[in-house]
Amino acid sequence: MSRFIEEEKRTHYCGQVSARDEGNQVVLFGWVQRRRDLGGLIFVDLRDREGIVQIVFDPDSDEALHAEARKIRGEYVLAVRGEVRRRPAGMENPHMFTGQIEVTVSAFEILNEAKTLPFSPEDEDVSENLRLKYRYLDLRRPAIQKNLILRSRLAIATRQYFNENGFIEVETPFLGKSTPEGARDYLVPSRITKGAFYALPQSPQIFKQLLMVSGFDRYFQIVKCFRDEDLRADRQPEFTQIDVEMSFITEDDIINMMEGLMKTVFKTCLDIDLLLPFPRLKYADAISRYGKDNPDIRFGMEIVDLTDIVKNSGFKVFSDAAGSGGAVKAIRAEGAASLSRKELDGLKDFAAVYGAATLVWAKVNAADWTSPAFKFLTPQEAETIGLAMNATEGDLILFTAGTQKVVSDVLGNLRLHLAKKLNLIDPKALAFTWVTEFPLMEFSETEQRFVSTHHPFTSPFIEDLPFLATDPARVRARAYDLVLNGSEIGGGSIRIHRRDIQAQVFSALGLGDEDAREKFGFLLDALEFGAPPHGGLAFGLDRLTMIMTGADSIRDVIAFPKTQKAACLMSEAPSEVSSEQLAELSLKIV
RNA sequence: GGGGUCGUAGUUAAGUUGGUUAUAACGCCGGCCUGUCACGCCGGAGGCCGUGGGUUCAAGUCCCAUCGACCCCGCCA
Repeated sequence: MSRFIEEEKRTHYCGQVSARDEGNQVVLFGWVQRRRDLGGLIFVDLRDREGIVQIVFDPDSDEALHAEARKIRGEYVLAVRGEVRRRPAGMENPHMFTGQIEVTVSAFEILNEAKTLPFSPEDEDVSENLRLKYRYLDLRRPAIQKNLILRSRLAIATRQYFNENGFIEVETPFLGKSTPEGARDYLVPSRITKGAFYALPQSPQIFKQLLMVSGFDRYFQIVKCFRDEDLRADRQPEFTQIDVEMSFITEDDIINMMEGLMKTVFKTCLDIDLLLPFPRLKYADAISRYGKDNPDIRFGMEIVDLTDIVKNSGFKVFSDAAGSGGAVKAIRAEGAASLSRKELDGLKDFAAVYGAATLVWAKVNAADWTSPAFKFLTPQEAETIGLAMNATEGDLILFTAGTQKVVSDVLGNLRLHLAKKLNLIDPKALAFTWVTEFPLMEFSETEQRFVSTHHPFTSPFIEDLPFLATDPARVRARAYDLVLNGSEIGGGSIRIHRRDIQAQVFSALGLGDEDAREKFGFLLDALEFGAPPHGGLAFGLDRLTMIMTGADSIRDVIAFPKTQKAACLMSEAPSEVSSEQLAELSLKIV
């Protein structure tokens, strides 16, 4: 047993020793970041989660101690007692927080040795493969520790805020019932009921509504959710939501409460003062101006609709699209006429990914355009377009034509792509916007039926109810997303609290009475036992943390994330299980 | 399911039109060194070139397949 651990208590974290401690004895625990053995003096940079301090072993003061210190190697775990000393004049290190001082060691113990690590916590360019395999070493890196520490503070500030506002944190089950709508479920086989499965929750949606029926009035939970879909840089199969629900409220009540949360956590975690209220944008405007329901409004370059101008044009690509219910739209990149032919081809390839059959470019000159399309347009058409685009010499205009959806997708993504390429985005900006009045449902080509835009419990606008049976696409939902810098960080809605309206919505979704009964019977029952008007919202904690830390990948804000194939390279999950385990669950691998 | 980028000492990379013993830096090991902080100097060890197959007199290099990581499309109520 270590004498140090038994007899000594840590007095400081390494990163927190300062000139104020000069002359004092300190006890430190930490890892060896680096050693510099000068033959006589030995310097060691000792690291813990709060930072690094230089410790010194001097052969003149204690020869035996110094001899022992020669055994020290990288990433050894040390316990150290010593005196804080101001460094000799000229020996200060201005690049270190603790660079004014050092600790001269009077006693120490090697608590554990370490083999040479696959990579050092100091390394910045390590393949992600390796980082994920040795995640516990990756997590020694200050940059990742900083992210997880901020995440912790964010969660704590959130709990504090909701507590102060009368919310009650309730845990809901992970072993639930599979539902037909939405993402693919992660399934858990039941041992007791052969052939039956639990589903891990995609969100605690129904449970939180039931808590409103129970009268909890204000609920929140910081909770894991599970969706068995393909991964992206900002998507993991298990992720964390800040889940909220309130009774007897309107959209504005929820929006105000959530804006308050944002203001609080940005102040607490980053000391940033947000301006309230956040702007609001109707879904239809978000699509028409930015091509996306999660618009990045940190920069302009809004989409301009040219359909009316070109519907009778001699340029077939434009007039055909305009004449067949599609659209012709464009964006203008200021001063981007200098892009090379190769770069323009690159933009075409980029646009093709989103279904663009055509991407027409035009470089604006003083009197005309340099453009493959210029000869197909009359001078008046070009001039009218130029006016509509507010074009000036040196600008680049990018047109696309096609269905409404493709045109929005293409220009919406091109707009983001160009903004990054042309450095139009202020990295410090925090552009919040609410997006409201989503369509309640959209027609799914793959399923050949209407599916919920958010989820089937979202309340329609009461005045749109008549269209539910006749023209479902026209029904607006009382839903709202919170978008920050082009990332959907939260979404919610006022819920349906009336049994009859819920039945109408299920019906419009093609969910028959019997199906609805079987899948959501308990919710339908609950709506008949005095369900209050209620609504709520859920934030993506991971995405919010990403933005607050500036992380490029969601994996950098999750302690033990999965790879794109949803595997854990460290623990090697998922893995095969024994035939005994399978037999117990009545499962067979086919 | 589809498109793209990548895989060479412990790590990060270089490796020409296919051609002798596969380079470098950092790290590691040993020696020297009493004010370093990316310490310095000297010496040394370290390779399944992701894996399998093919073409060839000859493959890190060319071809095919496969595995893995990342980015994107589809998917993600």
